[in-house]
Amino acid sequence: MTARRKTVSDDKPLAEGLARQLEQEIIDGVIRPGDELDERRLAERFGVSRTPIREALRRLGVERLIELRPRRSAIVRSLTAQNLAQMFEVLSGLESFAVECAARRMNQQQIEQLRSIHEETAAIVDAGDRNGFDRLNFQFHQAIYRGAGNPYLMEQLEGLRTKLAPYRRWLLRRLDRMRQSHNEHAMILEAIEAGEGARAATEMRRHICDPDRLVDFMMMEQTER
Amino acid sequence: MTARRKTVSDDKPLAEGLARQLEQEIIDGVIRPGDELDERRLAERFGVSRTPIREALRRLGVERLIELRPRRSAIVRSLTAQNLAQMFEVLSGLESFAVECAARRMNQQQIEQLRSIHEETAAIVDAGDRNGFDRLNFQFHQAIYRGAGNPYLMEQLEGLRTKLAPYRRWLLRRLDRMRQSHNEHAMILEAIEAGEGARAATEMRRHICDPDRLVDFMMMEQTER
DNA sequence: AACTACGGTTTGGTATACCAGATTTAATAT
DNA sequence: ATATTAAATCTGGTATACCAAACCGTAGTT
Repeated sequence: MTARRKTVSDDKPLAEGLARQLEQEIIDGVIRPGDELDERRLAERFGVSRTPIREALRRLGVERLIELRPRRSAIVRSLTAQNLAQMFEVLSGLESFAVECAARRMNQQQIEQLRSIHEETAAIVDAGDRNGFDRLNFQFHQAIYRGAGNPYLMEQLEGLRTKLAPYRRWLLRRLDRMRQSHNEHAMILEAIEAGEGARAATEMRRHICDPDRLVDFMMMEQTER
Repeated sequence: MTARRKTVSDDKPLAEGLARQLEQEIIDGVIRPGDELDERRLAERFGVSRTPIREALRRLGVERLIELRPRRSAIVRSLTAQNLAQMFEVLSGLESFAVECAARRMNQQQIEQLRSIHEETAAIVDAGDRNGFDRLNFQFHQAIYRGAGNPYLMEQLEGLRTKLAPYRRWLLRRLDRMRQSHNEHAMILEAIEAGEGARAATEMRRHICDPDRLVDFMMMEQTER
């Protein structure tokens, strides 16, 4: 029934694409917090069956974007400024822990690689290349994850970062934080090179963002609308 | 086909139970790392259809117990001592972060509640009541999660703790750590009452377990078999 | 004998049908 | 008129059937 959109042979699980699309709509506010996500309606809307829709909803549930209730429709979670700030706070906790591990465990070669990423970034900042900055920024953090020598920690961090990426990009653009971010990276790198894990952790926590200030900022945004 | 085991009206999603059962078998080594998990075979074995089996496998995938490969059977991940130690290390990172937040944010009433849980534990330890200790131990940590004032952090911690619970119980039993654990709780509580977040965090990290010593211990276990 | 090509088998991905819990609505009794 | 309950309906949970991709084995060619 209902024409298959693409021969069904997309090479990638259908559910993943559906999840991303729904995620985008939730973030964009097309689907609002509290809205019910009826499996049949969604299936009809996307021209697929309920099975991949259920899959997609489970994924969004894991990502805490929606709430799955037994025998009830799933509903979109309210993503308030506070909620978001809490997620960033957890990210800052994990990142600072990672950098603390990294400062203790990175070898000389890894530290040099981190430094080279950092120095490469300098030119990008001067040029005001936002996309380039995003890319190198990610590399800088990822080099630290690797340096922490804990693959599970790395997975958790990458997952959380991916989840928060859209919001972070939005924040960074609004704040035009490129230069400051680069300076903060310098402090972190310096602490790592000195082998001072605790200082690196503190700097990282500050870097990911002061949660209190974040809440203030986002609330302003909310009322501004 | 195949007789329904219990009228199907268990009030709880079938998949959850299946996931727990498979999890236990993986932990117990009945299903070994590298083994393929065929959906049809599992469905037949448990007397259910493939649908809840798939659900269960997804859950185990999220928990990193198995690896889901597109168009291939899922296989059991190798859960080495190092892997486990890495997860415990992440737990220690999150716990110490939580207790640091809690030390800054708990109000007087919350601190008193934490202390009362701690003091109630003392009698249990003297009596050598392991189950009672497990329960109060969980309450102690949960009171700290709540005190951290970050529901998202609490969710993450409870999830990770649930995942690691079987291993932790096993470790605690083997090590007979009840009394030492209680003493460590005392140190943490003291730091919280003094409002010294950093010290509380350090103590917590030590409490969850020294990852290096954990690896040593578990490797001994492995060769002992 | 070794390599390639083809066909069958296995197995995950998707669609559809049915069941049971939950909600809503309407009818009946007080 | 209100409250209580029963029937209809909505919706998620489960079962089954079909499709296509990946794997495996065999046969045919060089």
